[in-house]
Amino acid sequence: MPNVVRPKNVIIKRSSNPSAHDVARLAGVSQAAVSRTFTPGGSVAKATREKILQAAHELNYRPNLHARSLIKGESGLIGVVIGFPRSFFVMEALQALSARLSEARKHILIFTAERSETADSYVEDLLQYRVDSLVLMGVGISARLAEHCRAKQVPVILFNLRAGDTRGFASVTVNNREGGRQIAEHLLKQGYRRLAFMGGPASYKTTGERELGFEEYLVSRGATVFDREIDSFDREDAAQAARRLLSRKARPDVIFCWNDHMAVAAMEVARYEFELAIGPELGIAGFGDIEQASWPSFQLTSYSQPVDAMIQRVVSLILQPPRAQSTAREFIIDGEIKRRQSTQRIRARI
Amino acid sequence: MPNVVRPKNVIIKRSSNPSAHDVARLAGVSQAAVSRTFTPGGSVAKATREKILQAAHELNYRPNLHARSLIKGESGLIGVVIGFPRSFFVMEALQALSARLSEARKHILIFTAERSETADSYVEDLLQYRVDSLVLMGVGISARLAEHCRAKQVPVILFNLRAGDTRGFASVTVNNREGGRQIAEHLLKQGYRRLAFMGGPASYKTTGERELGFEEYLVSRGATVFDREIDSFDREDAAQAARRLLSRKARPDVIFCWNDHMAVAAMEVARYEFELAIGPELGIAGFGDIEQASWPSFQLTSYSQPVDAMIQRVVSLILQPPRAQSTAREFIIDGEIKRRQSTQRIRARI
DNA sequence: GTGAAAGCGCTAACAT
DNA sequence: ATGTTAGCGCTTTCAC
Repeated sequence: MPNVVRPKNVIIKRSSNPSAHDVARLAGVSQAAVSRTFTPGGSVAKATREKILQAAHELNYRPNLHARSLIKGESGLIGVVIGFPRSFFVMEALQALSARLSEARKHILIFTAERSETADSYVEDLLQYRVDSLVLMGVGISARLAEHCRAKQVPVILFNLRAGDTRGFASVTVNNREGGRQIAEHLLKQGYRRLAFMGGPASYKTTGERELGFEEYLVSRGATVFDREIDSFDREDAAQAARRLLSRKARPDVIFCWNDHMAVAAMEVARYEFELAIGPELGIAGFGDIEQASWPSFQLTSYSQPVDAMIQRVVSLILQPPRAQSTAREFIIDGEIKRRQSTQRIRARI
Repeated sequence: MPNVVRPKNVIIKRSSNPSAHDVARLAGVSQAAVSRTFTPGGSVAKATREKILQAAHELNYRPNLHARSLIKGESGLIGVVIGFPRSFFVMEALQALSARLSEARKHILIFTAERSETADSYVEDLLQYRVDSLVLMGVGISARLAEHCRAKQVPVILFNLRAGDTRGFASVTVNNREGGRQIAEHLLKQGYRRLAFMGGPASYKTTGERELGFEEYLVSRGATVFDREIDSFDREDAAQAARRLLSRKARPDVIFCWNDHMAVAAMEVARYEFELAIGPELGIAGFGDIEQASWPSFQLTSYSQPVDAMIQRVVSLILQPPRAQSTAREFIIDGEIKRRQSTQRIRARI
């Protein structure tokens, strides 16, 4: 016996979650009319629309997006996995992404993956929610899962990190190589001669790029990388590495760090433990230009990561029609070198 | 004519999103069996379960959670609105929340609300996704929306901020009052006598609590708040306020700042613009004990916000059965004072 | 412009 | 233990 009146809807529910049916009954129209009213571009007469909106307001009605997703085949959800949740840059990126996406009525389903190099288990969950796109910030995924994403036609966007099997995925990164190059150029110009590099984990491709640009430039000027330390992001590891570098008989006169967090740690070791004047006695350069880099306490030379420009790219990738996503694309965004006192070799600061 | 064979399913789709039907056909069982296989506690014979899992794996099948939400009336989604996305504390909280919730197979739908004092428009969207709970970090919502949440039985949890109409909502905050009190006590013990307060926006209740505890203690010892400045969170505003405080003929000998970000800004102004020795010549205390507080450059005395304990409370509120949520509850978590050199009045540092 | 009806992918009650 | 069936709340033809 189809088309029975559903008994639980005989009484209009005032609290909890009213459905389009409830609104329809209150407004004296069909449920389809309600749907049209809440669908952009749905054709409803002005008068009925008014009635419906009135009823909807009275009941506190809001369309259930899960139901909509079921039909439309798209959820409006963007999956985001964050690899380094404690990094300032990532927070800024998330903030920018959230702002831009909510304008487009897309929403972020988020995971933070503390220190794990692959986001697999999170991505599995995200796929269950049928995310329209997947943004991986500073993490990679396994080859198996990458395959799934391709099969399910979920566009994947890699943000500031390429690792593992990335065929067919779009990526947005800062120009790591050029950044490394410009830092090297600046340091040589400042008169530094014993240039050390302190790097992040070797497994990340961006590490290589940053160091590569740095080294390439040095070599092109007949110089070399004077010393090199560690593969880690950790603040404490960076401090330890700085201690080692500065304890050796042959000490570098400047250290280029993989990121600003490490640079700040190194700077503090140099300043408070070795009592070196930062700039004249030991130069320090970082990468990323986080907020603290410009603080008076640090005045850290760095290469900026233009968050807004990068996120804008990400968003345009998300919003463009899926068809156009099929070709792999890499977007490399130029930052800008920020020359500050931490690499001012001539005059002491203060 | 009900029960027609859906033509589009005649051919089993290999890519895209297979449904339980597709799996059922491949495994030669009913669609319900597939559902049971993926439902914890569903009764399926071992043999059939095997067949089904095999087929599911072959098709890359994963249940569609939107469909499940429709029926179950709960989405597994937790809405989170973040008021101060750039704050270190909030990042840590988000990280902890994400970790704990994903263990419980709950997922975070997130918004960051830059500087807006109310999260209304974001919450509207979140309600459309039928979030099971709503966590507001450092933002409030309008009375109207608060009413909606109550009507829709969406539990709201206020994290570290109570503002507006919060009746019936749970809240988890650090013990702001006690923190203010302990800071005051410590400063008096250190011998400071002209104690100034630099505050956050007046509209937030936590501001009041922090200052209240501070003032109460001073009064109880026959002292008073020597000076007071601004209502803002902004780093630049804090720096300006510090400049004003330190430029007056009667200058405070210690400044208690509403949070560590402001404290660091004030400290840098004092140190680099007024060339004051931090501690002996001017004490600085903050609130929150962010990572930078313990850095050698700052050594900032602060009252810690125990992120993990706070988030644990939030999570237990989220996971406990909705029925128990009806009574309003406030959870006030004690932090711990961290005494550092920035309020060491006797010996100069370095 | 509007309503009736089908169905998105799933769960749950019921039958067997 | 398994299949049948009726929806969850919505969008979308298709008539009128």
